[in-house]
Amino acid sequence: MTPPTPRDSPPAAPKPLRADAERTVRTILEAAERVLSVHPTAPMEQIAEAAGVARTTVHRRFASREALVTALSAWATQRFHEAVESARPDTAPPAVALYQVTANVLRVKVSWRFGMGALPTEAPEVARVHAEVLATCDRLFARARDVGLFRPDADLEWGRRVYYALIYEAAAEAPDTDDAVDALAGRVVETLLHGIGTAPAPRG
Amino acid sequence: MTPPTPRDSPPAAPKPLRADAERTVRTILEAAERVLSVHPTAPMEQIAEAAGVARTTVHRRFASREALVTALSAWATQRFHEAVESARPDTAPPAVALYQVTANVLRVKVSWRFGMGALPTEAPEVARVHAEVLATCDRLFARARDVGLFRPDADLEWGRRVYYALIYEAAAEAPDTDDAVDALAGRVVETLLHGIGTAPAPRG
DNA sequence: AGAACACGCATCACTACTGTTGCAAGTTAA
DNA sequence: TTAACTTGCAACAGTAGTGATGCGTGTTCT
Repeated sequence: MTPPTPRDSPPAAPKPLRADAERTVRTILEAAERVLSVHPTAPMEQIAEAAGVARTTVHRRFASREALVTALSAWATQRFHEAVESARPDTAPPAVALYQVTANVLRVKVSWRFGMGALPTEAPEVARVHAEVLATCDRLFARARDVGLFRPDADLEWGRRVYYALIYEAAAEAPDTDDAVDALAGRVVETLLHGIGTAPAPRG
Repeated sequence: MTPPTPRDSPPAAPKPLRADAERTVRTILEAAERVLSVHPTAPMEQIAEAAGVARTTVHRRFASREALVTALSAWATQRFHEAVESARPDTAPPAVALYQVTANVLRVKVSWRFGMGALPTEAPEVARVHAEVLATCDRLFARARDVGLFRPDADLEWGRRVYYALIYEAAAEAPDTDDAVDALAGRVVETLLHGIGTAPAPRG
């Protein structure tokens, strides 16, 4: 009954786009990031304009506004995942991994402010990756505690939340050079570990 | 020329509202806070429904959506200001003031999540109060550094940003009892001062 | 070269939200 | 009690954003 489609993947193969169409999709996503990071509710028209395409083209590539936002989130989330994994968070020494993850993630957060928006998208794929990264973070924190980097009685969930908050705050500075990112990452890790106060009274 | 209005304040006296109208205004503001803290772009209809009034009544009391949001921000900002000032941030010992301010502000942030939204409203009055509180925070931090609570070389601006971020994060827990608020405030201050790491190697 | 695809443009239909008005019925305050 | 005020209701106008369609022209791929 079904036409003899050669090697069709399981349910629905979304068709390969032509080269120029693929380029347009990327252009739109980048424009969307730029526009939405400033005006999260900006109309599609504005995104199309920023991308240098007609509004109808945006609708051709993304069925709805929601679809566009979801695609953008998915794209940014992918970068996020790569940023974390490339720091070898499960194998590198905790102090090194902590710093490396921070710097990598900062770069992504700055470039994909909207796509990375703390909004936990309901798209299952995006949620999955975020949960995965979160678990990785927890493992890294547990190792950090085990090697004596964190206090033995540290509340790791609170620690993770603080860490996320510090990264978010640091990303607000939008560092534009690698040196600036590195300095900022150092500051984040330093603050996470020791705060901004003087050392507590030596424990007898 | 002007009618003989007894004791009129300078430019425009906005007329005292009748008792029931005043009550309605408060009811609407509270409902708006509840609704908008969950759905920041919820339509006026939804706010009216939550307040138990007709949509037209909301429009009667607040000329536009923007006016409502501004009024809500102003209201919350007032509470914010009181929360900070009542902790005597300029006179109490820094350690005490820091803790007291944190606890007070946490209570306000939890109750007025939307009104306190980090959105720096363009309303001059709101902006003024926020700037004032920020200056107070900076003074408190300077005192904290001078008494040796903060490191002498601490970057106070970064410190303030970290402090704000920690409060924001803590408020996300929405503590519902005074004990919970106090515990959370303690945790925020402790983290601000010492992070979650072990003490750095004793300086020789 | 030619078929398939992609884009811009003009146009339309549809929906959701905003803001207004007039009036009848209820509430407040003197 | 009575005059002024407030509310709900119903109806309306206006706007902005979304999403779809058809066609002529340009682009890609084979």
